[in-house]
Amino acid sequence: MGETRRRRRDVVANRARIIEAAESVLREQGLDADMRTIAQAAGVGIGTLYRHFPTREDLVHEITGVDLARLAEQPLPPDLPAADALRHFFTTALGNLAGRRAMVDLLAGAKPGDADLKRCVEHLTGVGRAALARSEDDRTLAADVTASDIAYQFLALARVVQLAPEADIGHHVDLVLRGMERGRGGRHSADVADVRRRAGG
Amino acid sequence: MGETRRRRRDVVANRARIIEAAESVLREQGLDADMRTIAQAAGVGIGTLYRHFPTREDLVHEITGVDLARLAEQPLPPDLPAADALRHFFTTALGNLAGRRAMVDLLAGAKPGDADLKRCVEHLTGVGRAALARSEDDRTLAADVTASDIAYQFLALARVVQLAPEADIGHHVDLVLRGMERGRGGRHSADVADVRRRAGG
DNA sequence: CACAATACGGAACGCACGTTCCGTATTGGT
DNA sequence: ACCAATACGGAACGTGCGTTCCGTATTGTG
Repeated sequence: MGETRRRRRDVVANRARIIEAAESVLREQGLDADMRTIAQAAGVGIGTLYRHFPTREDLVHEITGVDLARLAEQPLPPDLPAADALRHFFTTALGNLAGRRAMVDLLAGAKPGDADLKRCVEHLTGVGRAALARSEDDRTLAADVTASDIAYQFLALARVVQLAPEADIGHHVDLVLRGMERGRGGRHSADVADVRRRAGG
Repeated sequence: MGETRRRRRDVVANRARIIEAAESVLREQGLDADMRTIAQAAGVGIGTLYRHFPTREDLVHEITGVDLARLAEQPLPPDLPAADALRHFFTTALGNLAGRRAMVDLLAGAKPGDADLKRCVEHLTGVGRAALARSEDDRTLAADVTASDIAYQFLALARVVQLAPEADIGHHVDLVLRGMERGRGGRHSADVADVRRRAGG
């Protein structure tokens, strides 16, 4: 196993430009953007794109993988009751989705078998377990909530992000969290004026 | 105006068979089933299919339209508090979705611009309005819930139907409804044994 | 600078689908 | 039974998109 040449400069440059272009195009056009569009945005031939990422899936992984990791690596904020920490996580994570069409497509639109989706569910279930563990102490979450409940409710909210006006998202998070909180204290973070503002739909 | 021949028998027969086949294929394969597959299932040439339904959309409308109508025409059960009526509606409507891949695809997967999806949102918002009207009297729904909240939460649950194990659906409906109910009475319809049964996620 | 190794661009290919077209078969009316 | 009206089947067409291929350009090395 012998000598090896240094990697050509244009190769690394092109790879970077492709990734950058893919990030932006996928963010704006969603998960099923045309490969040719991405190549063009990168100022690169379609052949070059495919040498770097032999298949569409490879490229999509490269991009969404980063966002996905960010989703899970930054877990529950400490020093907060389980319910509030979970609310914070939901709000932040869903807020980061604004404008990221590819991620929204992935979370809200991926078909049941999809490998990326499974990764998401795993990550989210992990977050759910963490929240439940914390609730062992402070008991702020209802007794019948499971870790996978939390994962699926998050994905359900991702669908809401995809469909509902952005201004309503926080309210929907509230609704869902209210459902998972322990029966008591009716902490309604939206007041009546807020409701008025959000029109009568 | 002039004379008109009687419609040929094979025409009406074929139309019926196409609809029947489309129902079954769409139910099993989802919204993006191949037209050729449907034609074959109907024992009919692809040309015949297209004479009856000039475009894929026409055929899909014919099929999902019925299910959609059923979704909205059978509204809130009377003689029940708003919250319970809504729970009943959610449970029934989502239960009817089991195995109907086309409808699940439509509700859980349709892209934001989709015309069918808009029809759904309208129908569901109507149901939401009805529930809120009833809540004017019994006050079983939280004050900050709007009609469109109800619509989107329903669609969010449709996504859950698509992803989560069927056994968990009822539980998710409970969670969501708990969030929309007026603060008080912690009516948790799932008991601890139930939670155990649904595994730890 | 010369030369081999390596990349590049983008035309071309393959495939899956929706849709159209037309020669042939079936049907209703007489 | 005969004929015109009407449908039928399915080959063929158009399009869009992922992917492959190869002649040409660029780059690292000596």
